[in-house]
Amino acid sequence: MKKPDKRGDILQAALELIAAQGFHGAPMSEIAAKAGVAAGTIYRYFSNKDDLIAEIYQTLEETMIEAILEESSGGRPVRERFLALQRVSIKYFIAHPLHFRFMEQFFNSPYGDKMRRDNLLGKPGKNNLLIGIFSEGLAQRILKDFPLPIIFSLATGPMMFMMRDHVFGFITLDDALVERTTEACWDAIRR
Amino acid sequence: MKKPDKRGDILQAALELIAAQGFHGAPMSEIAAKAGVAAGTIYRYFSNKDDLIAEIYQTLEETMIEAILEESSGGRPVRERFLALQRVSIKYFIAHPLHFRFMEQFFNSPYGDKMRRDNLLGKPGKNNLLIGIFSEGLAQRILKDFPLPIIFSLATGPMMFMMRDHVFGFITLDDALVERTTEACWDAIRR
DNA sequence: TCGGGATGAATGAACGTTCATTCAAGACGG
DNA sequence: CCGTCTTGAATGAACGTTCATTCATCCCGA
Repeated sequence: MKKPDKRGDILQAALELIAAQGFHGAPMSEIAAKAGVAAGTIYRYFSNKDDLIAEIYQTLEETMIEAILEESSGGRPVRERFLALQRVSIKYFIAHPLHFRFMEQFFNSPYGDKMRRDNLLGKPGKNNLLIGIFSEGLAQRILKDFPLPIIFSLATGPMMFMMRDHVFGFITLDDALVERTTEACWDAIRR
Repeated sequence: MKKPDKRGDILQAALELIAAQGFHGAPMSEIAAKAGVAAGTIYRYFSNKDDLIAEIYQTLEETMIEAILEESSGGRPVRERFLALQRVSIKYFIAHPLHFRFMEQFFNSPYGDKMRRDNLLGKPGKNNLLIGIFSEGLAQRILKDFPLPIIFSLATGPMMFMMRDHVFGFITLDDALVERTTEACWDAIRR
């Protein structure tokens, strides 16, 4: 009758608790309770809490990349590709606020710090797309002559802040607003 | 010979530990050790850890506002006032990376969440300056017609991201770069 | 000698993690 | 087809650790 996907239940419960309360508002005991499982059962599927968290992250990253990649049209101009990617990213997060909150928590934690350092060495994921677009824009002198991380900050920083305001209900990002803010970010980086 | 300012020592030790390791890498016992004080002594000056943290926040906020307010030239054009304020904010954080790291931790925690909600009701601090400038820019139709929180995100988001990259050593923000990134933010919000 | 500041061992709560035990469901021999 | 054995997922009480916080005691200047 039911599908006893305990592993999935645990992942989902942990995601929801962490997104809502942060890593420290999500003790294993509560995750277990929310998943309808005993505390010890979690360790049948994950070797420890860090492992559980890392697995959530990887799952989300894959899902996001998949959702965003579809929108990645190849040969179009840099501007259009940037706008499309930015737009679809924002819309993904609006549609999946839990994912956004989790990612936010994740990147503002020791986990995220380590990941940042790793990414320096260049084995990134979704960022590859943006980096590719930016590199091309830089080469074509369409973008301001900034180091990549700065272009990245100019484009991504506002998005994260706006998403947070949206998730917390301080603003409401409708389609029109998404479009206009995306273009505002383009104004910041375009030459 | 020395000044036995235990209270100040405790605040400073806590600031340094929290900035470097986060709230959870800063147990009271270590704060006490670093301040050259016994664990129990902290409770003579602060009623609990939350109180200690809140006090650090308030101290930093006051210090920052004071440092930034000096730069607040009154009657100049909106653009110049924005650039000056942004510039001086970035430079303040570059000069005080501990303050930046603490603020970052603070705002990405339950403490910061509560503060955000409070700020909605409008008893803010340094933000007042920015809000004043933005309101004026909006009224004069110099800025794009966005809700205030979005203008805020467009201006502040990149700064925070860049500061983090700078503090972590991924980029180096020299004067020239600060100037140019500040203008890039202006491009994002100006009409 | 007196009194408040300082001490740090003690306390108890909150966690992550472990492990002895349970038990439903398949395997198997007769 | 039945009864018994085996398996391993699931359980949750218990453990060890980490902390914030307390308080009996000590220290020291006046």
